[in-house]
Amino acid sequence: MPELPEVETIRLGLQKYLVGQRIEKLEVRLPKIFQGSAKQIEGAKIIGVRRFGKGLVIDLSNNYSLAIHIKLTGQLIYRGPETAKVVNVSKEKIGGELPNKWTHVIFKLDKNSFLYYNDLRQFGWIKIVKTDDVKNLPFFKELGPEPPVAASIGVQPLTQELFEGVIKSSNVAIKPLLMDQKKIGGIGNIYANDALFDARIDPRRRAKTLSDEEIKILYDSILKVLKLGLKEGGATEVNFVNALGQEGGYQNHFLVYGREGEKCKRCGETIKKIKLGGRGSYFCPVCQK
DNA sequence: GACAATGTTACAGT
DNA sequence: CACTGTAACATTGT
Repeated sequence: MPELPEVETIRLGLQKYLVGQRIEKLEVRLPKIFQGSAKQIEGAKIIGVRRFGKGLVIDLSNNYSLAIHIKLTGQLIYRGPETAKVVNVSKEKIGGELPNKWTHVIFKLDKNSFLYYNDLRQFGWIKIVKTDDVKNLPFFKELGPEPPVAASIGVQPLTQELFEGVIKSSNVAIKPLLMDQKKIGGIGNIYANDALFDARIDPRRRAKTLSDEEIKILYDSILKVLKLGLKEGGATEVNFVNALGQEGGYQNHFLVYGREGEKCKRCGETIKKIKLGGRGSYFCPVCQK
């Protein structure tokens, strides 16, 4: 779920509500997911929110930044006077009132506002680093170019030509390759499955066996599914919510992801599920060649 | 109780 | 060294 469209959805919300606010107080309830100390950020003002693939960076006025990765189940939820009347908040997904037992970090902001970091499985992390050093963190340093579907800042765009180079130089199965963040930034299991279905390509094909034509089609399919994901505000399957705690809508548009045993939307064949690179992979054995 | 789950990442093996 | 595949991380739900 938290792939490029989901993280961008969160970023847009944070950008809207956080910029201009001052961090008054930091409360870390689960130290193992947090790196840094309160004195580095307390008193600083939030000046922007950037996204690099599935990574988020909250920039502060004192040349420090909060680098964040929400991994599988992290949530960043804003609460302030202007959000009092927000509707459609998913109480179920955020665990009821905030903070709760899944709230591991609390940022107290201006005028009685709060930013809560929730994380069911505790795989995510938040690191305070000098803004200039964000790009040296392992995840950010090794991140590949990302599909140009959002106004992202600081990441190299994945052009058709770069994509072709990535595909042709790899002997890995195409699906795990699409999800390799070092090669391409931002694509995870949901959009990898759906893009391959849209392009009619078998997820098990070795990348370098794709024809020029197939590579072009796949490139367009990737942009297409990511754009729909963005338009729908992300996919909420297990845990994803936006910066206000609301669910996304892309789960209602899944092409093959999570549809094992259901009928192919194109030919009616039964959708199969296999493991590829340790991850569930869904495809139509008839349509996808 | 066994198993699977969206994402990285450490590590063992080739 | 580069590349590849697998298990691990913690928790919840089936």
